[in-house]
Amino acid sequence: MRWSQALIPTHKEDPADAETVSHRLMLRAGLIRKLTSGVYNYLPLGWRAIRKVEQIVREEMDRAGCQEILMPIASPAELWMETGRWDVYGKELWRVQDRNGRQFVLGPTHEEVVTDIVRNEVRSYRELPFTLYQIQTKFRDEVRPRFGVVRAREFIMKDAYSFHRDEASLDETYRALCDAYTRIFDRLDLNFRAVEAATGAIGGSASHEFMVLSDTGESEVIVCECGYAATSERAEGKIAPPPTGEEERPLERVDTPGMKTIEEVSAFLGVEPWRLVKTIIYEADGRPVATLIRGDREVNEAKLGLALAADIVQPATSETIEKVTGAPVGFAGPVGLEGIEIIADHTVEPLTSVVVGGNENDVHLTNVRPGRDFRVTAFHDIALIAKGDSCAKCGKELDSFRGIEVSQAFKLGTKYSTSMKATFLDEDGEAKPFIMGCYGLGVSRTVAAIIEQHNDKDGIAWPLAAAPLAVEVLAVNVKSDETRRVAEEIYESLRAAGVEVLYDDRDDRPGAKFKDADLVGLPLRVTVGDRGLERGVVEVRVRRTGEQTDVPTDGAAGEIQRILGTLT
RNA sequence: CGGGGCGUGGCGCAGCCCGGUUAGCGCGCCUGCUUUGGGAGCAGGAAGUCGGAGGUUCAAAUCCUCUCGCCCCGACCA
Repeated sequence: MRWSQALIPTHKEDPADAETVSHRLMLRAGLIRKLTSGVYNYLPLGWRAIRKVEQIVREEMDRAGCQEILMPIASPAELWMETGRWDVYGKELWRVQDRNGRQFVLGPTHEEVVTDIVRNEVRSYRELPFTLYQIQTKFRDEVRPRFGVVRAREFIMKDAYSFHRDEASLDETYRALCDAYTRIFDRLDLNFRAVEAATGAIGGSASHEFMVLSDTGESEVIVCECGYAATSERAEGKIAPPPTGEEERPLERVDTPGMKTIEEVSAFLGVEPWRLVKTIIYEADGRPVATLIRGDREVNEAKLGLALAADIVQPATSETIEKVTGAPVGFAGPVGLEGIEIIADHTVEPLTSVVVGGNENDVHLTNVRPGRDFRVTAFHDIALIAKGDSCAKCGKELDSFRGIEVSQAFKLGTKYSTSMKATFLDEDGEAKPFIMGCYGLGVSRTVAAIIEQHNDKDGIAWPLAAAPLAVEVLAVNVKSDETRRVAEEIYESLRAAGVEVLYDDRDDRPGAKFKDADLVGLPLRVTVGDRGLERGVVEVRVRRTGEQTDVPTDGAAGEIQRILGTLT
């Protein structure tokens, strides 16, 4: 690839609307361009990186015995109605109509479609187990696209689906695919961690996510030195109880003008946040529910959903809150709250004197005694576990880190096969629903994650496995005949040897070309210029270490390949 | 969806409050000369319906209304 003829539009300055390192660098190095919010063009270098990752994914999936297929992007709404996800998936489901007004879905994932294939084609337990996968563009109409391709509305995903006659078989494939993921991310030189995860809208019993460690990651992972690791939504732990046993005092009504948040109220009244009890109104599958939790803690909506056996749990709208509590948002409280379930977290149980909202504008209640002043419908564990709590497994203090979720594996069980009546005949002659697993891996997101972990102040520093090309040959001054002759020769020799080379043959200032080379960040840079040629050498520089060696011009291509072989 | 902010040559921005000549600046781009090992210098040049629509006014980038787009913070997920 000759730079002078390639579309590699680099930028000297940072784009204004990019926040994270990977997003900035992908734009600056000319990998991607935004078409519209959350939708990107992949330019030559970006697309090459995507294909590198895809290839590794493909190799490892194939090695694990999976079969690649390709399903349509658009699928008919009826399929999604069968499983109920037409409603449950919500606004994220990207819906389109054909000319006749028939509704379609642009696939965010393909459980429905793959299950439809299998129910039509597979009859017998003798054909099980097997795993199908595809690498394809997916659509999710995200509420808030951000961080470039990390959270895009259109993105590239590898999705795999396994079909089994029993749990044991599912377990085996599940483990094999988690191993495949480990190999993939190892090969991509990522610092990652497999963690236990909650099962979201996709459903199912067990789940793991693979997290690439990054401070800009959107996910929080709770970890313990005993080896326990889980997403914060999933994490189990023990929350230290506060001191209790205050003297019993009569309930008191206090004016708290405009004090809506825990911080405001606790600062205003001069009490610790844990002495407050937050009342948060949720809507669980449409019905309002009040939740109580200690003021210094957050509600875990996944746990709340489990406790209520609800598919969709979301914070209530302000209209609902006002209707339920009779007060504007910010002043909800459990005292005198009628006609609604009140679910309290266990953290509330030992408290003896707390501050709560007064269900009246600008009013809170103090010296409130749970049991005396209000009742709850039930206590549940609905608190989000955080760094500093103790591990449910070993009791040690939990730590946390942030990560980018690059893949997730689910044991789906029969959730989809049952609702879609996808069955096979088992040995005993009985029709049984397929037991399924599904395994997603965000390809475009993984490229961003790689950049997030492999960069420095000058730009991207690609690991060889994901690099768009392996080597950049940089001609310092193309007006010098000797420089051009040697650079061309090395370029052609490397290409002939099957090495992917970017040849910077642009008639530009050396400084600009060096800056671009660092920005684009190919693993090896071969500098061809008068300074080296006078001594009969070209300079080979490793992007990630800065290590530089002089290589004799004669036979340079061979030596460059040798050095390439030492890189990861 | 709630909160905050921004739309002005390809990119980054100023101008807007307090309407008033040819709408500026840096980078980039084109031409020429000089220059050539870490984003060059000089000279010349091209490029903007000031996001869109409506309104106020003698006059609108600037004021008003509506609208579209984009970004950031929170709830969702590969």
